[in-house]
Parts: sequence; structure tokens; C-alpha cells
Amino acid sequence: MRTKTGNKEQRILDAAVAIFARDGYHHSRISDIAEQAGISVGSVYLYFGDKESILNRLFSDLWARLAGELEVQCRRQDLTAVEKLDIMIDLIFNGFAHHADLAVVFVNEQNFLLEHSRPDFVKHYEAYLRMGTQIVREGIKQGVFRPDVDLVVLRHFTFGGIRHLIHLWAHEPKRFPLLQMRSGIKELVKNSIRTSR
Amino acid sequence: MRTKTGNKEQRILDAAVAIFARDGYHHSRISDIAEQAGISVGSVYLYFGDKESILNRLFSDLWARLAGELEVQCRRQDLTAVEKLDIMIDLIFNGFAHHADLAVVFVNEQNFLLEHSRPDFVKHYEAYLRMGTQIVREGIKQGVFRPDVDLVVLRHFTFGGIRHLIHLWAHEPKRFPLLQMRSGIKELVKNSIRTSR
Amino acid sequence: MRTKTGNKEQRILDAAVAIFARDGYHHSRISDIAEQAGISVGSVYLYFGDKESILNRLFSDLWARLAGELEVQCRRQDLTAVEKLDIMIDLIFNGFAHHADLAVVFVNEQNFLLEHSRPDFVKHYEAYLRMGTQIVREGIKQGVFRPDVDLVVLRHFTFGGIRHLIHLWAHEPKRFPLLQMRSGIKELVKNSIRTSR
Amino acid sequence: MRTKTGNKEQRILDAAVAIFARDGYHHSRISDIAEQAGISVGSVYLYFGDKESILNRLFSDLWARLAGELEVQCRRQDLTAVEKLDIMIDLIFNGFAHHADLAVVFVNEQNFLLEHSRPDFVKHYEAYLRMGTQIVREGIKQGVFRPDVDLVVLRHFTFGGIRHLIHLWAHEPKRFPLLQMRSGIKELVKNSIRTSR
DNA sequence: GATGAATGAGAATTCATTCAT
DNA sequence: TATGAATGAATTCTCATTCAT
Repeated sequence: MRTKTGNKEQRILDAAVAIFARDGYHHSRISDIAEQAGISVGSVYLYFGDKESILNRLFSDLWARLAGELEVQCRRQDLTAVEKLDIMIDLIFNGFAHHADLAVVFVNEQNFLLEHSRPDFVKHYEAYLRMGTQIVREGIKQGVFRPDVDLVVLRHFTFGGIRHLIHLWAHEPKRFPLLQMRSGIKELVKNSIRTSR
Repeated sequence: MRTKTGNKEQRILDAAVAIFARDGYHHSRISDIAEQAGISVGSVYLYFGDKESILNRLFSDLWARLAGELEVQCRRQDLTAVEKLDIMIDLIFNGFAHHADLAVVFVNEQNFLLEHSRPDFVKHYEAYLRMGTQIVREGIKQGVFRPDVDLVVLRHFTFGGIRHLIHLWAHEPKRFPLLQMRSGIKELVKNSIRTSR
Repeated sequence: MRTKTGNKEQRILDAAVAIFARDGYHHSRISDIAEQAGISVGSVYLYFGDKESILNRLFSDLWARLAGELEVQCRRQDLTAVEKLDIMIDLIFNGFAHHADLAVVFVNEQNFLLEHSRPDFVKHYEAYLRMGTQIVREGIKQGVFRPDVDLVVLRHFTFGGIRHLIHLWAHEPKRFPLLQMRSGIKELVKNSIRTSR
Repeated sequence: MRTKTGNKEQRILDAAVAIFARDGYHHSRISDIAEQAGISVGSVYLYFGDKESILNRLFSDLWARLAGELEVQCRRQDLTAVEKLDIMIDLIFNGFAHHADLAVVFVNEQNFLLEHSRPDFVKHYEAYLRMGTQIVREGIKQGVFRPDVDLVVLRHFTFGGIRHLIHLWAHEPKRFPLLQMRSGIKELVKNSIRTSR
């Protein structure tokens, strides 16, 4: 028996990220993914039902990871809301820092999935956003964030802003250095809601 | 014979916005656009070289309009930088308020074009962003905005944040009311860069 | 405008009969049908939704024709039941005499369609069978056919028998000459139900 | 380790009948047959060269059995031709009465094999038909069957008729009860060739 | 200019068969 | 023998684009 090599699924996912980032999801061919993964076309269908489920899985894994990591931090009692907000932003940046291709796919294709079906990843995605809101609520209670902040607007505005900067970095890392931008973003976000002393 | 020959091009563009918004650019068919426009498939090719050039033109028109409107306002001497920033945000919101379909297309497909070629619209798009930066620079000079703001981060962060909120509104206008969100956004943006007195 | 040439649909049907007969429905390729019809693959899909609907249409046309012809004869008042039975058998034989390919397809593929869906042709097919039963009923009333005949068994038995002989003829016309077999069949059928005087 | 190794071949055949009957030969998957048989895909190929040879074998076994049984009866001196004809029909009905799936496969797929190659089963199949003809010949000699019967037409007509009724029963056993139809068929067949006293 | 039938390149997906274990 | 992961050839169907009328 040729044993399932155990990492073939991951190889497909890695290949798909690379190809999706390069060609865009809609212009990517399964055959290119297979080639990139070093397997045959048919084998892709051994692990994934169709092209879309590969994309789905990518986002599922991404958001499960991000939400999982954030949850751990949110539970900590030793951190202030401001510190947690910093960590939250760090997490998302770290999550992409070594995965520029994944960042590109994330930015370009997430909407397609969201509008297309009720994909698996939404529960993690929404949990992540909810935790962000929770952090700000803590901060308001602690008096460090302004109580009149529109939490819905804040969370989506911030998410969109960060997403766009990651996008820029992923395409032009030289022109948009991730680390440098990160601190700028933190400042913006915190200033935008900090009580004006 | 169909009358109103003169505006056939515009009818195609309007139809394309509706179809692109509904099906996504990649899943839209020229035949659907033609039908929506009330013309034949062949006629579409009388006005546009190919499918992509329709999308291109949509963004071209959009950004030319937005940039043009912003330029007028920027030139005004009677406005403070804060007022101009308000106006800038109003402009973009007004630009979409009555064109939810256009908003959807803008949010979903602009990246595709940007990564694909050097499309016509970039010069307007970049002009628009540059003017935004210019407004903030004025504000800094006037002492109302913090001088240490990272202008590049600011402009892209803000752009991304607004874009995402427009996206949410376009898909769920009830849950994300545009007008209501707009003032929240203005507050966020201004707070994020205002000198902390 | 390139006008729909009006007979292209028929050319596809004719081509399909030839290819289905030669290769069997399941092994037939749309590309072969297109080639045989002298058109492009894409054009096939201009006229038929998919491969199965071509087969469907073939049987629809066949049975509509046979049922139509039989109906005309059944209405005649100047014929005895025995004569009508003769005519019925003649009709089905004539219907195939110059269409050996159609006979092959009929024999080999009708079951597939019947088990697969509720195809269009069944209403004609069932009307045809019903008229056959009606003829026998008349004959019973007229005293020429035995009243204890099981009409359901009779009609299906006869149908199956004729079908099989047509099949043999279609494959080996020399060995199973249609005209010659026809009179043998008529004798069998009539003897099988004739009152034994 | 799976036990009962000895009958694995038969398990495959049984599974194949079930799957072929359900999905049709062309739409059946080897993997489904393997699953139904409780073995692996690879094992199927240990016992059969390819998919078609399973079908071949099914018909081979079927007709060898039917022909064998019929031969035994034909040899008997204590039976009249009419009795033998009855027995012949009984044999074929009994052969399917408890194997509706086999009946479906027989009816739907035998032609495919016949047109495709010179399959193993034809020699048994033809022997079977020949014996039927022989019985009728005896009956003619005995004066119970009409001497002008076209033997070729008779045998194929009868075969086709019975086949079709078995088909109907296999699909709708309630509507077409086998036992009940059997006597109707016997009457038809015998009447169709009986000397008219 | 206008039409829409015709084209055919292109891609996803299936599954019989193989073969390393 | 037995396994089942891996293969890749094969085929359907789609749709942007063309072009004869």
C-alpha cells in the first residue's frame, strides 16, 4: 500500500496559496497547483472536492489559527486593554509576515467566498472580530478608550485599514515595510479611540 | 432600429455594473451584460475591446469623478484642513450612496485590475490619494494634526477602512447604514491624527 | 447576422443517431457528433443543453411520429381490428426500415432514458402502447380475438418481441431480412390471440 | 485479514450485479463494487482483468446455468414438446425470480457486450436458443405445432417478449407480477404456434 | 452601426487501472 | 494475496470573441 504521505494535503494547500497569489483564484488552474505540489492532477481531488474547497480550507486554517492565538491572549488577566490591542495587531501582522502569498490571497479572495456561500471560516473570523470588540469594551470600562466609540464602525474600519496595508506590503514589501507600518497603525488605532485625557 | 444610439456606451457600463455586482466580474457573461443593456452581444464589442476594458472604464470613470470633485474642494481657500477632510470623506460616501452596485464592484474587483496591468484609472486614483495626503499636510502645518503621523500609513489605512465599511453597507445596507457610519468614521479618522491638545 | 440555418438542429440529430448507433450512447463524444454534423462542438450546445437531451429529443421525435401515424389509422372506421393490428406492426417496421441506425439506438438506449428520468417521449410512447391495447380490445368485442387474453402481458410481450427482431435486423440485415420477418411476426401475433375458431 | 478468501470472486460478482443494476454498467464505479463486496479496489483486479470482464463473467455464468438446466430437461424422453416449452419458460423465469438485479443487468447490458466483442457467453446463449428451436421442431413433428412457423422469427420474437416482461417486472414487481405474467406468456407462446386444431 | 449564430480554446472533474508497500 | 493512494487520459461544457449578413 502506498501510504498517504500525511503531508500531501498540506503540500496542496501550500501550492494553492502560491498559485492563487500569483494568478488569482479564478485564473488558477488545478493542473498548476498539482504541478507546484509535485503531484498529479487527480491527486488534488483525492484531498479536496473541488477548487473552491481548497480556497475555503485556506481561510479556515488561517482564521482558526488567528482566532485561537487571539483567544489565548484575551484570556490573560495581566494585560491592559491597550496592551491587548497591541497584541491583537501584532498577531495579525505576524500571521502574515512570513506568508506574503497568503496575505495576497486573503486580501483578494476572501470576499468572493463570503459572498458565495456560508464558508467554514466565518465562525472563526467572526469570533476574531468579536474578541477585538471585547478588548475595546474592556478599555472603555477601564477608562482608557472613549465610551462614545461606535464599536461596529471601529472594528470594521480597523480591520479594513489593516487589511489594506497588508495588501500593499504583500505586493511591494520594499515600499511598504511591514514592521515599520505596524507601529504607525498601532498609533493610529489607539489615538482614534483613546480618551483625550 | 433602436433609438437613443448615443448613450449605448453608457447603457453597457450601467448594465456591466449591475451584472458584475451580482455575479462577480469573473463569473459575469458578456451575453448577460448585453441583455441587461438591451443590445446584442456583438454591439458590446463595438464599444469595448474586451470584457476587461469595460471594468477598466468603470474604474476610470469612478476615480476621474472622485478626483475631480475632490480637486475642486481642495483648491478652496475658505476651508480648514479639518473641513476638507470631512468633505473628502463625504465625497467618497456620496459617490457610492446611490450606487450600491458600483460600490460592490469597486470593493471586489479593483485589486484584480491593479494587479493585472497598469490600468487607466490609477492616475486618478493616485491623484485622489495624494490630495488626501496634501490635506493632512495642511492640517499639520495648521497645527491641528499631529506632525508625527505616518502619512503613507494614514492614507492607506483610512482608505482601506472606508472601503471595507462601504463594502459592508453595499451588502447589508440595513445592518450597516451608510450615513450613520459616516460620522463615526469621520470621528475615528480625525481623532487618530488630531493633536491631543 | 449569420442566420440560424434552420436545419442545423436536424443535422445534429442525424449525426447523433449515426454516432450513437456506432459507438453506443455512453461512448459517443460530443466532438464526434459535431464533426459528423460538420459543425463545431460549441454549436451543439447552441441547440441542445447537453448530451442526454439529444438522446431525449431523438426518442421524442420517434415516438411522436409513430404515435401520430398510429392514431390516424386507429380512427378509421373502415378497418377491422385485425387489419389495424397489421397496420400497427407495419408502421413500426416502416418507421425503422430506412433508419437502421435509429433502430439500433432505439433498442440499445431507450431503457437508459426510461430509468434515468421522466423523459419527454414517454407520453407518446405510452399513447402508442395504449392504442395497441385498444385495437385488441376492439378485436375482442368483434369476436376475433380471445377474450381471456391478458392485455398487459400481450402488449409488452409483443412490443419486446418486435423490438428484438428489429434489433437483429439492424445489426445483420442480411441474416434477418425485415420484410420477410414482418409477415412471420404478424402471423405469430395474430395466432397468439385469435379465437381458435 | 479478511476471512472467507475462497469466495471473494463470487462476492465481487454479487456486488457487481447490485451496482450495475442500480447505476447501469457505464455509470458504475469499480470502487463502488469493491465497497459493496467489502474488499479493496485493488483486489477486484486480482480476480478480474477489467470492468468489462466482470460483466462478461456475469452473463457467462447466467447463460451457462440456463443452458445447462435446459439441456437436462430437453434430454428427457418422458416429456412432450409442449411440456418442454413450458419448462423452458419456467426455467428462464425461475432463473430471475429471485435475482431482480440480475434481470435488470441482463436486460440493460447484454446488448452492449454483444455488440462489443465476441463474449464468452454467446456459446451458451446460442445453445440455449438452439434448444428452444429444437423443442419447437419436435412439436412440429408431433403435430402439435404448426409446420409453417418461421423458427428464427419465433425464437427471437419469444425471447424478446420474455425479456421485456422480465424487465418490467424487475423494475416494478408490484405492477408486473412475475408468476402471474408467466402463465399469460405461456398461453401466448403456445397459441402463437399451436396447430389450429 | 447592429446583430447573434458560430467558433474553439480552455479547464474542471472523473475514474479505470496501476503498483509500491 | 491484499491494499488503496496515486495517476493522467479522456470528455463535457462554457463563454469571450469573431464575422457574415
